[in-house]
Amino acid sequence: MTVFTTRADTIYGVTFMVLAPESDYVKACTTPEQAAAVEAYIATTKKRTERERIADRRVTGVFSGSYAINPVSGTEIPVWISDYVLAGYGTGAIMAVPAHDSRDYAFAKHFGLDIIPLIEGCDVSEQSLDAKEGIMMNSGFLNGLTVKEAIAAAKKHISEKGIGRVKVNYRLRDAIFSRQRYWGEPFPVYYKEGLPYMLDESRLPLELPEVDKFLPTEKGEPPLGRAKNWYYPSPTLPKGEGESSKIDLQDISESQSPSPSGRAGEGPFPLELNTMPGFAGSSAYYLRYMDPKNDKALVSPEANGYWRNVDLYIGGTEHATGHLIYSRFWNKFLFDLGIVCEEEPFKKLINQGMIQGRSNFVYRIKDTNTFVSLNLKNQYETTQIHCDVNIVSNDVLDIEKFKAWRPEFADAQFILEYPNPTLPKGEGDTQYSKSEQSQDETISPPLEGTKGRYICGWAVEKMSKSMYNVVNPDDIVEKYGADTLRLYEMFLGPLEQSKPWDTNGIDGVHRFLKKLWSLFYKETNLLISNDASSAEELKTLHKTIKKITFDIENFSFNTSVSAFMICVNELFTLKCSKKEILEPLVILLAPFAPHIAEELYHILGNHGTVCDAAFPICNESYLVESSVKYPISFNGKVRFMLELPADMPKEEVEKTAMTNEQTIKQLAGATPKKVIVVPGKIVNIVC
RNA sequence: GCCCGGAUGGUGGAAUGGUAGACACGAAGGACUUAAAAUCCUUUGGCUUCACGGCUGUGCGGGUUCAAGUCCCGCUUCGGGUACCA
Repeated sequence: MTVFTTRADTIYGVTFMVLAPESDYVKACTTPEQAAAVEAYIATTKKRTERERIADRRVTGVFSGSYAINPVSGTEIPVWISDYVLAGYGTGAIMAVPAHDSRDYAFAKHFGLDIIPLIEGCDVSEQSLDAKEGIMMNSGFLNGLTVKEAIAAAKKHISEKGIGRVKVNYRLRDAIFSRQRYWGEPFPVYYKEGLPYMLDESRLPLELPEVDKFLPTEKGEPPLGRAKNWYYPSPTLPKGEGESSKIDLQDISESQSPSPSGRAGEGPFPLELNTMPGFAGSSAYYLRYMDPKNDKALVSPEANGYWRNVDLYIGGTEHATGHLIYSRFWNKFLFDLGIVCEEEPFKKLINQGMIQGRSNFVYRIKDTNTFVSLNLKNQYETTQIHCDVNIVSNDVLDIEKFKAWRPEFADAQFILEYPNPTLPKGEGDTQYSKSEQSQDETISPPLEGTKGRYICGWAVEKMSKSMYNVVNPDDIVEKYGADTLRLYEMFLGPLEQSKPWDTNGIDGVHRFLKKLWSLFYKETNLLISNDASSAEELKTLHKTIKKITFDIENFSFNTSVSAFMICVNELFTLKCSKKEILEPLVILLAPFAPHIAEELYHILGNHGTVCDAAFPICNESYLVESSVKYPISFNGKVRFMLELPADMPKEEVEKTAMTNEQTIKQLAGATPKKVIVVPGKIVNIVC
């Protein structure tokens, strides 16, 4: 019997074998005494679908009556039959190592089979140790090796002795590469006697046919089932011939999809009715963009050699698993054919974080149409129901809107918070925080004035229509404008982090834009002047240019927004309304807040769009400091600051610091063991 | 289980091994106002001190270093992805 394992190192821990009920070996292994039990077991497993078998984790199985010999250890082990082993994977038979596989462990515990621990110091009295780490024991020639070493040693041993062979097993991801809809590239596939064949290259491109409606057919076929001429005349005919013979698809095949039959002989043959997903076209568009007017090839070698591949791909995680897989596959395929010059389509990938939703729940008492407020729900048996967040404010439900929301709630009854809610003592005067909340069910903040109101529960979940937690950015745009929304999304935190949508704090970025505006206008009076800038103003501007340039290169947009705020705060304090300063600032801001930047750019007297303006370049000479504030630290703890000339040599800094009276006071007569001076940074005195 | 991320104030977060908490929100106090909104000013990690100041502090335990949120080793825990795939 052949088994497949990724843990050859655990061979000495094998205490039994398990066959899938469908395995061909079942018959051979079943002894006459066990025949009735085995037959009964297989009969019950047959009734269950694979989905049920996967979903139901009850341990079931039956002993076959036979024993096998472990080829490495030479021990005799019983052969069992159980549906936790899948016939479709590996050989449909496994070597069971209960000490180090949780499924085998559950099985062994249930049927009282031996469990031999193989890792030094591990405890398998409660559960198996599945992790691939530790030092081997009870394992013959593998004893004393780490798991990693043991896997390699076991593989070597098995190959050399001819007991087994080493093989890399690939698993194919389910392609789900078709859609039952109209819009999408049609597959160049026809069916002959139920089997799919590719169209001859001369017949390409295959274009979408005309249909009367973009709807499924009455028989439930995809929309292409409505096309009149959707067939392939004959694989042997060149393009153009046979096309005129209008044959209704329905005549060709009674049932095309999902299992198109097609006829034998010379055709005509039905074409595939599904179309390709969005991934298909988008898997090569970046190549097409390089040479969009080329009607001879996907892309010319010259254009491809110039543009090569995409510098940056920003997309969500769903793209990483969907689109990118196809895109990379197509590109590698085209690379192998010599059509493209780069093996990879994208140089860099960034998965932006997801803006999650904050859902609200109402609690319906079972078998009634009565809803109970959050803090009272534990007194009843309730069902948690998602409720539209747009009819909830601060977790307080608008009951009238709720009744109007869906017809079945029109007559709903409500049990509200008691006039004097009996909250646990102390709960009303502490701030609630997310960390204190349990995951799926949360206690509402004990708001003042919840008495007599309906309070909803909440949770952070993926934003989705089905959870009624979708917030519309239009409301934010309406209230604050698109620039504020854009800046705020950046300001929330690092690009790659997910976080719940929470508008607390949006006022901050909005105030920033208003403050920027106030540098240009006092009420309706334009303040802009052409005066020369001070060194301080130039320093503020140029350190901002430096920071923004750096941040853009590093996709650190949240710190960019902070830098803009610092800049505007400083200019505000300096009362700076000089064109020489504000114009570069506005250009710098344009990628972050394009609308206001465009307007301010014009107010400064420019024509054309700010997008065409040259991006400002930092002039380091404005940033040079004449003095440095040295933190003077003792054993790493900063005690005071000392301002010294920036160009003061290291020895001089040390001398000045050591003779300073505060240093003498700190040392209190002790002699320092060591003094570290990092020029321009810090002084540390070890004592 | 495996893979990938995190863990820093009341909150979102900042910090090329060199002053932890930038910038914002919130909160408290004040100015302007008949009032409110808007705006402006001040304070704001914790403990302690009349004050100067001191102590403490970046999930936990070790280590490297003159110096660690940051580097190394070992954990805890949360989130995301994936899986009865042996």
